[in-house]
Parts: sequence; structure tokens; C-alpha cells
Amino acid sequence: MENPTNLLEQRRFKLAELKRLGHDPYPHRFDYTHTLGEVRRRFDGIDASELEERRETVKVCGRIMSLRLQGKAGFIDLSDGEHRLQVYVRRDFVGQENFALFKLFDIGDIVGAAGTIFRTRTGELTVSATAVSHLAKNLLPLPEKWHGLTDVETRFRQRYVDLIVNPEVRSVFVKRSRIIREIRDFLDARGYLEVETPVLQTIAGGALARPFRTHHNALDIPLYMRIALELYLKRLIVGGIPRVYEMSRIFRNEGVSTQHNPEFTMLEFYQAYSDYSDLMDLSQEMITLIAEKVTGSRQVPYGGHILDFDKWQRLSMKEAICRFWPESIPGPAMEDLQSLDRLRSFAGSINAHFEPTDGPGKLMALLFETVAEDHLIQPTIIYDYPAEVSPLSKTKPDDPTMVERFELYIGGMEVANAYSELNDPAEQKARFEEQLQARGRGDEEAHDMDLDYIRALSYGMPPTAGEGIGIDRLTMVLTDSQSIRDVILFPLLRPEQLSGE
RNA sequence: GGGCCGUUAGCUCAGUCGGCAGAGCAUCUGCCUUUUAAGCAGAGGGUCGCUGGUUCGAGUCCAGCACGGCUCACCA
Repeated sequence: MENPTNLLEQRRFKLAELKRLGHDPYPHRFDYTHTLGEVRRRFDGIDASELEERRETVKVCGRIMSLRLQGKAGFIDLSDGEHRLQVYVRRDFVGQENFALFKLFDIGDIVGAAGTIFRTRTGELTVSATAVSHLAKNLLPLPEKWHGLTDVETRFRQRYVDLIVNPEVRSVFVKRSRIIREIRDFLDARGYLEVETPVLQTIAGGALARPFRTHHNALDIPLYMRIALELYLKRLIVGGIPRVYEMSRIFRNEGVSTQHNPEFTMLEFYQAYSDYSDLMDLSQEMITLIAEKVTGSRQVPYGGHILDFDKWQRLSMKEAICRFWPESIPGPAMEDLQSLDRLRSFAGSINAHFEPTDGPGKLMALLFETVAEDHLIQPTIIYDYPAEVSPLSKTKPDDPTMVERFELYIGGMEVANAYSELNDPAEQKARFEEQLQARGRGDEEAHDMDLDYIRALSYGMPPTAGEGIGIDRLTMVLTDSQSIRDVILFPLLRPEQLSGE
């Protein structure tokens, strides 16, 4: 057979050559003695002469990341995704047959090598092979070694290739895993029970968002994918589990952006006999600790800023509106934020879009989001929200239009949302009814009535504080990622047209 | 959904005024037994995202479509 010119045909040709030489092209296993990381840990500190004396033998395996052929010898760099190790293959050390096999190796192939550890003239730790094995063929060439893979679409669609060639991508997901583990450790150490609640729900509640719809065939009923964990976790507080959390996927049928993916990971935790101010302290402690454990410092780079987790600030929503109001436009005083007419005129003055049916609470939240959110780069707790936009929160003792709720902002993003939970079933029912009216006015995101939840509250729920933390966004902040897709392994994309070849 | 930008070799990218489709890496052939962005000599590789249009002639100009990115709106 002649050497084909097409890259793919060349690889298939080499695969056929492997078979022709009597090698199983896809062997079942490989008995390695050390991972590449173990070799590095064990021998990295040992100099050339000592290695020569010790003649340590190893069997290692990994993917070929580069290959330098040099006549009757050659070097390959193996990677296991995290560590790299060089292998030296020399014809008079491995023999004719193994050397013929070695010549069929391509960049990207998975191979094994047995041999002794030594250092080359340039000092690099290397396995001098006495035998090589072929373990799996790379039929689709990898991106080049200098620029790597930068095309964003290919990186997301073929994350496996992204992970092979871009080591920093792996490090983001290692950090993400660490964040999740630290959160579990933190909550477990404080007596929280981790639970799992339904993803498929007949009423998608606990947040103001549009759900995905699905259908159960056997029961022939419509179902929704959950948009929050909240209402089931509070049922468990009623059931006598005073500290409970769930960290899992939720789904919102909304747009995608650098800060939104339709499925994302949320931590929600609930603590009985506490209110929102307890959770302010707890969140601050937890997030600062995680930042330090995951990044090694309480000062963390993000988007050209240094986030300082030693300097948290706390502002009420009204204070934040007044403080961050643009200087060029006459701004409100605190007392102006009560009056519907004034709120409307202030919203107009900053070109914020609102509906005539929006009440004062919605307008206040709108003013906040418009003028303040972008300024909240440093870790900031914004507290005391309008009741109108918080149907599940307990009102302030001195002001029934406001609730005990706070959100945590870092890097200009909302990272957490917490409140003192409304536990009066009669008031909860009234709040749901208000939401139904908003729904009647066309607000698709208004909360649905959940009569079982009212029934649960009627058995008595202790005073409780609860919080939700967006794990994807927290990961963005702690890995200096500007897009949520950089912290989600397989973000949602439109389907791709793939031909069979 | 709106606005802006992008799509050229396996990868990263050039392509001028509309006039023969280019480079580096990768690949192939030859040489090379401690290289590491190995080296030297040579070669092959293209549905220029898709469909139309204008033109003697389109990667280039025009229209539509697809996919993606950023951004606005919505949201966490």
C-alpha cells in the first residue's frame, strides 16, 4: 500500500500497519508501575549520577504530546492530562521490532513504555525505553503545539480536545471540584444534612423564572424541571431536619449569555432558628475560606481587579441606589424610594425600562440593578429588598413593604441570595395570591400557587434562614473566568450537523 | 429577539484595488542514536461556512441562510 496523502488516511494506514505487524490495535489493559505524576514526585529531585547508579525501572503510559524522531532514536513526551514525562526510544535499546512499532507512533496516540529512569544531557528526567506498546490510535490529529486550540466553539463542543491541549482548562475544573468539596466539608462540619429532592416537579417554584416543560408518559401528566431547590428543602425543615442543604442542577428556560446557562448548579442551604443576619456572617466566612483554600489567598485576581476577601462591605439596597447613582443625573434621597411616582420618574431619568403595572418594589429593584450592580466588584452584601419581588421572604418588623433578604455580589455578579424565610402560612398564601395576580397581568415569571407548601407551613416551620449560592458564578470569580461557559464542561450550544464520517 | 464582529489546509492565521489559494506548525519522503518550539533537504494537502446574485473573472462586492463570539434586552 502506498502512503496516502490525506491526514486521516495516513492515520488509518498506520493503524492497519500495526495490525499487519501483529499488534492488537486496541489492547485491553496496560500494567503500569507508576503514574507520570508518581515518577515526577519520586525522581524529580534526584540528579543524573544518582539516577544512573540506581537504574530504577518503571512502566508508564499516556498520550503522546510531541514526538522528535532522530534517525535510529527518538523522543516522545507523554501526558496523563496533568503531568508530562519524556521517553527516549533508541533502536539498539528496544530492538528492531519495537523500533518499527515506535515509527508508527503519531502525536496523540496513547502508548506505554517500560525502561529505566535517567537524565539527558540537558538534565530532563526521561525514561530510557527497553520496550514500547501501542494502546490506542489517535485518528484525528490534535491541534498544533504552539497556539493550541483557541476556536471557542470547538473548545466547547469538543471539550475533550480542549482538555487534551489546554492545561489551564483542566485547572479550572480541578478548582471547581475543590470548591464543591470545600462547601460540603464546611456545611457537614456544621451539622448540615445533604439531601436530594425532585428535579421533576408538578409546580416549578422557589424562584421567579420560566421552567422547562416535559411530560410523564405513564401518568400522562405535564411536569416541569425544577427552577430552584427551595420549597422542598423548607418542607424538610418542617419535617424536623434543622440544617439541610442540596447542591445540584437546576434549569431555567431563559437566554444564554456569559453569565447564564440554562442548566446550572445551585447550592441551597437552610438553617432553623436563624435569620438573614446569621447567614450574612456565615456566607462571608464560608466564601472567604473557600477563596483562600482554592486560590491560596484572600486576594484574588478577577477581570483585571483584585478581589479582596478581607474587606467585605454591606449596604442596604436603598443605600446602594443612592451611593451609585450617576453623578450627572439628579438622584433620589432615601425617602424618595417610597413613592411610586418618584420611583417612576427616577427610572425614567436613567432610561430604565419598566411596565406601567410595576409596583414600587419592582421599580426599586430595577433602579438598583441599573445603577449599582456593575459597581459591586468587591465582595458586597446588599440587604433589605422590596417584598414585592420576594414572595417567600419574611418582612421587616418595622416595614411590611420590605423583607429580610440579602444578595451577595462579587465581580459585578449576583453570586448568592438569602433571606429570613416566611413561615406564616396565611401570609404565604396571600403572597402567592399576589403573584397569581401578577401572572394574570402577563408576568410569566410570577410564582405559582403551591398549596402543599402552604399545608407544610401550616404544620409549623421554625424561624429559618435560607440561602442559594450559584456555584458556576462562584467558580468564575475564583478562577478569573469571564464567561460561565469556561466553568461548565459542556455548555448548551445549538446542535451541530455532523456527517457520519 | 436587536446591534456589531467572525467563519480560508488537521491547528493558528495572512490574503492589498475583484485578476494563478498563501505562511508557520502538523503530515509525507530522505538524512540524522541525549532532543525538547530539535535540525537539514524535498514533497503533498483547499467545497475559501452554505445558497443565490453582480461581473469577462468573486476568498474579495451584494442578498439570503447557518453556526459561533461579544453586546443589549430577560435572568441567577
